[in-house]
Amino acid sequence: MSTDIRPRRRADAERSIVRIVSAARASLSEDPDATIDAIAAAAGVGRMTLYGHFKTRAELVEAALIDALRAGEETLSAVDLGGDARGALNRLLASSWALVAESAALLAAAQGVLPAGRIRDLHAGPGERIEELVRRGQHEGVFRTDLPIDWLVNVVHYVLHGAAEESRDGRIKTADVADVVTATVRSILDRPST
Amino acid sequence: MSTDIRPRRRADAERSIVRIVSAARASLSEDPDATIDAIAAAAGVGRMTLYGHFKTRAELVEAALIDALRAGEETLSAVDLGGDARGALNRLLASSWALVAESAALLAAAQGVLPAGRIRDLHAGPGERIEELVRRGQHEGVFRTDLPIDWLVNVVHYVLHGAAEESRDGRIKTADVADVVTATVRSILDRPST
DNA sequence: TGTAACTCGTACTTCGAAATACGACTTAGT
DNA sequence: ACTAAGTCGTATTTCGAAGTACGAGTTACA
Repeated sequence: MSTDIRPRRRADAERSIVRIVSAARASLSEDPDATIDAIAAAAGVGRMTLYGHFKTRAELVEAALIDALRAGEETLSAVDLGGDARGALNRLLASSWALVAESAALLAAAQGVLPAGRIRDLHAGPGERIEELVRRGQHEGVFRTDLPIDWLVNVVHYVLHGAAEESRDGRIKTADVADVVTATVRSILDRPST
Repeated sequence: MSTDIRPRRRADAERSIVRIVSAARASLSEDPDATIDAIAAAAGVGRMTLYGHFKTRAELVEAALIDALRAGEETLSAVDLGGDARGALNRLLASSWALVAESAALLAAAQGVLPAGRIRDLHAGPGERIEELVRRGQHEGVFRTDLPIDWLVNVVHYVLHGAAEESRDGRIKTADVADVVTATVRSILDRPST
């Protein structure tokens, strides 16, 4: 599943690919319209080398996005989700918002060149993590059940993205973001008392 | 403030401008990348006529956005904001989400060609309307005061946009959107019981 | 150490859409 | 009815960035 059945790649090629992908991730996270030339330069690699591995810009963007998601997955899998659902959620959000903020521009780039469905598919991982947590909270009786679970999961994403934007534009101090996000999301998910 | 001090325009020119702007609004709301040719065609006007009134694409997009916001403002100003803040909010949201959904693509187009600050300025109107309402709710003691008001206002926007997207992609039935949005926003704004 | 894989420069083509130029025709408004 | 303002077609230019072609040099690795 994760191993390519391709003809075989030389070690230096692997190295180039890694450098390119990570340069692409960095560049596109800065500027979603970063040019291929710029990315190649940032990777310290000739443009033609890049084209040797990624025939098209879309392919490159996709690889960068996948890499970012993989890294995010890695970070999030280190978060302790034990204990009650609310606490777990808080810890998860604290780690999540920074990831979202980091890759917001990259995501924008992807939205420009990849079909919406593809992007959604790639986000399946992070989505499931939250969905599972929401379900758990519902079973514990602390989270609401009066709205579709898909909406609950997605609205958390929207809030995270919003917070990332506010933070980027300096309307929320970085130190406050986590608190604001958790307070907001908690209000959304908590079982309404009324 | 709203009347141009320009040299003077002929009646047919005014008419052309109106047709162009409204065609631009419609076209860009369908496809944020709509070409100038397409817009001119949709307006039933020659491309050169369009260029006669809008020197650049950005100018045209801005005019379309302003027009959409003006129309929205008009719709929203018809909403009765009397009574308690919660009820007023519900009515406001019910009208708002459809407007947001309608012009989501247009907004995307604007984000591509206009500076972020400019877009934010143009949105001042709708923002104030909600802000005022939130303040009122705070005075009535029903809305929370533990988060910055700017965030509360903006997060409502993010939720509206999210709902519009969910609706567009068919993940929420149109009939349900208003309920989902109001329930969600209400949870966000209500004074937390804990 | 031989060779296939890889690197990478330079120069070129492609492409779509924005913007300009020019000029003939038509219409509004006094 | 006169004239400036407005319409609009066609043709051309501009532009940036994506992608292609070719080929010489370099490196991994069996």
